[in-house]
Amino acid sequence: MFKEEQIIKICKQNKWRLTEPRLEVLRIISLSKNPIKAYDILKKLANKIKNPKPPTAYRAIQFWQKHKFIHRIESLNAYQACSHGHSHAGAQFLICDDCGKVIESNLHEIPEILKKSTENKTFKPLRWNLEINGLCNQCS
Amino acid sequence: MFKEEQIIKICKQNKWRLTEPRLEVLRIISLSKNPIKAYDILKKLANKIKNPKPPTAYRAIQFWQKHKFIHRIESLNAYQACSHGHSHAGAQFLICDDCGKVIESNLHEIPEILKKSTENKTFKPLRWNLEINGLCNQCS
DNA sequence: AATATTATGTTATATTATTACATAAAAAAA
DNA sequence: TTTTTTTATGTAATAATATAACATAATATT
Repeated sequence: MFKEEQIIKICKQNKWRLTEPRLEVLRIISLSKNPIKAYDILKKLANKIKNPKPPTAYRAIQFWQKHKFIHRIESLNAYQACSHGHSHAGAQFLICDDCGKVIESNLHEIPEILKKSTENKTFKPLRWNLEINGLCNQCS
Repeated sequence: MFKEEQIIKICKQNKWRLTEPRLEVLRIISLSKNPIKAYDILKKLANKIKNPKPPTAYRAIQFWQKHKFIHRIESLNAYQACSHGHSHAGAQFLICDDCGKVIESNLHEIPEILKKSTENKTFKPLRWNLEINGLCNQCS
């Protein structure tokens, strides 16, 4: 979604420190076709940084998650670059059981449904994560 | 949701072997107020079974998951008894950030939305998991 | 009764993630 | 510009979550 230049700019604007491990981790995640796991990120990071340890990867992951540039696919323990701009309360993922591809979807009805539940006064939704397994059109 | 008698009956009807570790694990999960983690299940299981090991807990968890009597809350790595009958393709959870309570919700609009996406031919959803974080009415 | 299937016990280990503390870099204050 | 504070990293250790592999036991099938 985001080109590196944009990200550099956004970080500058917001005074977020764009350090080397952070940048490399974001690149690794962005370049990955499918969601990538923390220890696979770490392995790739070793090509860029001398002998990186788990906290180095996890800290960078956390940083980008916090600023909404990447998502964690909970059912896969894996991370993927955000493809819908970096500021939304919820995300929806279509996970292909066959090829493993994950499409970040834009089922914009979901927020409306959640808003309704707010009107019911039963629960105040703040953020959400919807993971849908099935078959993508390539695989079905 | 299910009383033990019912479960015993359902297992008998389906010829599912209701062994001791399975029954004890289901009891532990059912009696837990909030979602419970595998190693906490294991600890409690030690009161019932001599020195149980992780596979004993995980196998039983897997069994009940397979038959839809329990759900895994992915963002918590924890398990909770199903409260909506045991045969649905998807589930929705309202997770209170404050008290940790998880309500299995019945946002029945979700399946309809997913059906629409099928009509689009873009993705064939088979099952889904929606986890919504926020504040329950007790806590907000 | 023999055989095949399914479940458990047990050891070991894989995978995922965090704590804790020392050092370094950058930002803010003096 | 120096000092101080804050933020980030390096590193070792370990915690938390989950599975593999194989022997034995229990149950179901032939």
